[in-house]
Amino acid sequence: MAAESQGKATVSSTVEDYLKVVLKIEDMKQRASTSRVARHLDVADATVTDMLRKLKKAGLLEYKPYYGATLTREGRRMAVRILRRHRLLEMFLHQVLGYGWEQVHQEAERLEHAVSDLFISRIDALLDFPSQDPHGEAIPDARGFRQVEDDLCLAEAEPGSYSVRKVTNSDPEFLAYLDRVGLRPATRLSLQEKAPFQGPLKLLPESGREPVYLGLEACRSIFVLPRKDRPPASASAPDGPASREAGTRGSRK
Amino acid sequence: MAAESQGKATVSSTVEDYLKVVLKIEDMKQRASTSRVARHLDVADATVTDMLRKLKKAGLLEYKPYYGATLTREGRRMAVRILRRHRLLEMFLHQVLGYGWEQVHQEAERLEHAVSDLFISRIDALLDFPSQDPHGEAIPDARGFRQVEDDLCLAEAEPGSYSVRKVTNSDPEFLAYLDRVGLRPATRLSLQEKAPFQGPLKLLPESGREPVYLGLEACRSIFVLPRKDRPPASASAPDGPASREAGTRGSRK
DNA sequence: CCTCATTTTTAGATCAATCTAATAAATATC
DNA sequence: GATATTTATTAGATTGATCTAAAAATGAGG
Repeated sequence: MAAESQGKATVSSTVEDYLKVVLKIEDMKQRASTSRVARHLDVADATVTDMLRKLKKAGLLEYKPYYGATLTREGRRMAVRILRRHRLLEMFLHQVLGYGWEQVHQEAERLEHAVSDLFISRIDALLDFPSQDPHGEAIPDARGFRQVEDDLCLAEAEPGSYSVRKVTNSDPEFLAYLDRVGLRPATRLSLQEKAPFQGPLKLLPESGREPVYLGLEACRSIFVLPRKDRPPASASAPDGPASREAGTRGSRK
Repeated sequence: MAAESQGKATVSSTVEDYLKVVLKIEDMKQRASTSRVARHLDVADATVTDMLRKLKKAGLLEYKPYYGATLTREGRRMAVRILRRHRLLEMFLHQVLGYGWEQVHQEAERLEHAVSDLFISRIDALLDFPSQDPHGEAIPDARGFRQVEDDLCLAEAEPGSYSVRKVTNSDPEFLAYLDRVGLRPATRLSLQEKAPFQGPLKLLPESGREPVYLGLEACRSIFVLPRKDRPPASASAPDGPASREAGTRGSRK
């Protein structure tokens, strides 16, 4: 009796990982082909073929041989649930246990499969129902509703004033680098120029006076919001105390 | 390079469970026979035979066919490490996330295999390096040293004044019951009489004015410390406000 | 010290998740 | 549109953890 509505089928953490990856690929508006899924999970293609057939049988996704997979309503529900857990856990690790934003992903990756619903609802409350994780990604709510993302990829942006909305890359080295040059969610910056031929972008983060040259590929994982264009400021930045430090301290050994 | 001394061999969570059980059995001064291990883990005897041979090969325990297993130094080290994780996690769930003491075990059972060393050291610090878990069990320190337990099983105690030291039973129903009748770690009580022929014990917890009759079997999982024998008090107990409530609230759904 | 009940091990399978190598389908190129 | 390249599937194995059923060792009672 009691709550927990329908669909309480419990799946292995491996299955959860497959669903998560298919969701991620669909979110990127790509086709969840066998090989793409395999690359994301770092397993052999053959393994994915088998698994997709199994998941189709379980009703978690559609699967057309030689084409790929599409989540069903139920599969999507499960995938979003994991996404929510992952991001809430990241926020918890960052805010409560003082993890750096480059450290949270790996730990959450394991915990998302292990914690109970009670755990999730407790940390949700403890964090006062956050809507974003430490990378700026939206946290789906308890019913599985997802905030619409209205941001813009830095790689496609024109020169102007922006603030960092989210960083969709979990490589610790990369995140540590961004941190070092003062690029974090909510950081304000001006994009000063884009070198031609896939060249780097010249950025000026508000927190540093040095411009940062960032390769186009790296810019693909940075998403920004435009700001009303206050003139790009002639290298003035009255240096606020390196702002947004909170929660990032005490991390690296 | 860097720390982490020797023995960084990583084992499956299944192996961790086997080691934990063997440690538990050895702690109870019993022989870790195949069938005893199987009962604790709720698997078939044959499965345990296989696994013990495998663990022997891995150098984690000694195994004599038809006799049973004994942890090696390395196996014990690993088992104590899990024990520490388990108990720290329980304390964390209780203190930080407001879990009831009857709820912590099940969650910790999964988390102990999933969290990183960093997670453990962070919660250890956050909790200010606790020495006991919510059931009153000692938490081994980071080096694997275990506090000597100088308590006494209530089932073997003579009438007199005691305080509850620990409860070595993780059945939520049972713990919820103890909670209801006011028996928790640190609860002071007087053991008033022991009925003969394996009969129940008559207890008076300080927090309630009603005596509690507890079966002998149940008493085997309660351990107490003697107190200087203030006369058993003629049903007086000036009722402190149901004391030791903290941390137990907001638990049951 | 022989027999029987209990405990343990062996034998043979299963299941989930993975792999490699071989084959087949889809797509791209000329 | 015929061929070459890429992508996907099939086939066959492996590994870890588990099971059941049958066989063997231990130890208790006479």
